Amino acid sequence: MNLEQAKRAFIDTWGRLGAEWGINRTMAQVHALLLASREPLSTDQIMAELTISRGNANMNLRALLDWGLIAKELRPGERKEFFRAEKDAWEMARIIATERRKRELDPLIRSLEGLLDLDENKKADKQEAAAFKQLLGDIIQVGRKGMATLDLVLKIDQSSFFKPLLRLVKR
Amino acid sequence: MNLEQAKRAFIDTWGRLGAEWGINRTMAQVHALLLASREPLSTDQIMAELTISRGNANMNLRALLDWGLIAKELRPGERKEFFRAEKDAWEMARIIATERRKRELDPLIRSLEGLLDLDENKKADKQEAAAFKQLLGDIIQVGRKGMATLDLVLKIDQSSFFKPLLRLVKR
DNA sequence: TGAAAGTTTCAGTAGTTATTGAAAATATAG
DNA sequence: CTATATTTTCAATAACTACTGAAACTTTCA
Repeated sequence: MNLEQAKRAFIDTWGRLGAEWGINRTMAQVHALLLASREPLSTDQIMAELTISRGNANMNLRALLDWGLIAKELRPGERKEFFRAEKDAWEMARIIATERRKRELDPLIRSLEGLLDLDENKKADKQEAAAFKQLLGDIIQVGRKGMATLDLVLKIDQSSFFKPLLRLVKR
Repeated sequence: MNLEQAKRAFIDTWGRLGAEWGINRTMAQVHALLLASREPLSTDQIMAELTISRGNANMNLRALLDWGLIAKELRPGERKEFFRAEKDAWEMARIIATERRKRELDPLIRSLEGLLDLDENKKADKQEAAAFKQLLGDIIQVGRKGMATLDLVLKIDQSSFFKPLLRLVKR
C-alpha cells in the first residue's frame, strides 16, 4: 500500500467513524482529507478529491470551522480561501469532546435534573416516585463523573501543553 | 409535574440522547420505558405505551437484549414474554461503553494500525509519509488512552461491585 | 394433533437527513 | 463603479434509515 492509498483509506475510515458517532460522514471525510494533507486545501481541491458539490463542501467546511477543528488560511495575492486542520491529536480529542459535551451532554443532564422536582400528589405514587428519582439521580451522577474524568484526562496530558508550542517553533 | 409526566419526559429525553449518539431513537425509548417501569412489560404494553408497531417493538427489544441492556422474564402460567431493564446506572454505562467499543472503536483502531505499514516507493514520499505515520500513531495513542481510562473508571467504581449483590438481597 | 397465543420476518412505504446545482450575495481588483 | 472571482444560501431531490402490517413461523396447551 502506498501513501496515496493509505490516505484514501484513512479518509474512508474517519468518515465511517464519524457516521457511527453521530457526525456527518462528509464532514468527517473533509476533516480527514485536511488532516492527511501537508498543504492547506481550497474548496475546489476538496470538491475534486472527494467528488462532492460546492454546496456540500462549503456547508461542511463551515461546520468544521464552527467546531474549531480547521482554520481558514489566506495566501497573499490569492483570492481563494484555503483550509488547514488542527493536527495535534490530543487537541483534536479535546475539541471534539468539549464540543459534543457542550452541545449534547450538558443540555441532557440539565433536562434530567429538571425531572427531579416532580411532585407526588397521590399517595400511591410515593414509593414509585422514589425509585424513579433514585434512577434519575444515579444516571446524573454517572454522567457527571464521566465528564469530570474526561476533563481530567484531557487536561492532564502533557502533550496538549507542549505540542502546540513545538509546532510554532517548527514552522 | 407528576410522575406520569416525568416518565414521559424521561423517555423523550433518553430517545433524543440515543439519536444524538448514533443509537436508534426507538431503541432508546423502549429502554427508557423499561427503566422507568417498576414492573416488567410485555411487547403489547410497549407497543401501546409508545404507539409503535409490533415489528418495530420486536426489532428493538431484540437489539436491547443483544446489547444485554434488558432481559426476558417469564411469568409462571403466562405465555407472554416480559422484559425488564438492567437498572444499575453504572452497570448500564459499563455495558454501553463496552459494547460500543467492541463494535466500533476496536475495529477502527485496528484499521488505522493497518495503515501504518505503508511502503514509500518514491523518494519524495518519505517526508510526507513520516508525517502521516506520526498522525496515525498519535490518533491511535489517543484512542488507546481514552479506552484505557474508560476501563479504569468503570472498573474502579465501587457501586458496580456492590449494587448487583445488594439487589439480589432486596428482591 | 390442531387450535390458539405469541413471536419473528420482511417487502413496501414513510420519514428523515444529506446532497446537488443554480441563483443570490459578497468581496476584490482594475 | 463594473466586471469577475469566490462564497453562501436554499429549494428540489436523492439517498438512507426506520417503521408498518401482514404473513410465516414457533410454541404451548387441550
